[in-house]
Amino acid sequence: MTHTLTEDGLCEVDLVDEDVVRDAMSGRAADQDVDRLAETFQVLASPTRLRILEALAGRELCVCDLAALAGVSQSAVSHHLRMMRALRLVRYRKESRMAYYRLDDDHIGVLLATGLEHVRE
Amino acid sequence: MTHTLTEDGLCEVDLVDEDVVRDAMSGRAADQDVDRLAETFQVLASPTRLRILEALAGRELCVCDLAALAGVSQSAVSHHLRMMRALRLVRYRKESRMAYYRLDDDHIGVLLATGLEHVRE
DNA sequence: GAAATATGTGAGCAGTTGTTCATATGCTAG
DNA sequence: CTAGCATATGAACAACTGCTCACATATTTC
Repeated sequence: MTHTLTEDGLCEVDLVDEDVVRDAMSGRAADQDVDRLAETFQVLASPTRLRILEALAGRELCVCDLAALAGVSQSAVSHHLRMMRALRLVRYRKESRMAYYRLDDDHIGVLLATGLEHVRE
Repeated sequence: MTHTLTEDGLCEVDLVDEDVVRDAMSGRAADQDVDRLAETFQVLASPTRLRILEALAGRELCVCDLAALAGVSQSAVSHHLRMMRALRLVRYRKESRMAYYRLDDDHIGVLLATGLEHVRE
């Protein structure tokens, strides 16, 4: 069975506006934003990358330290960081041959903290 | 090159405590929590599921309405809902043969809103 | 310049995901 | 009881992910 919005009758949609979150994400988000949001959550959906981000909470770290802290190879970390850079989860500064990474903005910390609260409750 | 934490010397880790987020996620999270957090983000990492959650912001909806709003088959929605139930992103109430779904708690709305803010900035 | 170090990247393979199709369950109406 | 509708679920297949290996790039040191 394939319902569509314009189809008649059964199981019809009735709108009820009464929310708090509805303000922050009012109406229907643009496809482009939803796709990008999905990509962002996809990047967050890896224990290794979460360990990297956790390690970066509140400080800068170089790639090889991140490899040690996350417990994976330098190559793997570099791939992960590339991906996280692309979605602006982290940014970095280059100092001679070292690259120092940090969280890109406050949203990242909020996402991690909120997510952790949820899984712990 | 395979660095480990206990290995000597180059590129050593030095801890610097100075943060805000560090409070919310202080120290190193348990493996179990990180794994579950990754699973949670994984479930959020799908445009279809995000559309479902968006549709549920501030109201209850039945499965076939969700199918219509998300633009996929009833079967697909049902699979997605099962997954989202498992991670407590949504919960539902059964009324006769209908199942009415809603967001499970406030964290979900915060995650969506924060994520959207991030991708839009 | 040559060797060493820190990081970045392409290819490739094993494991996972999202959808559809078919079918099952459970409730309701006649 | 039988037909019909709302929802749930198992199987299966194409598409995607995460890791490692091999190698490239860039910077420092000697």
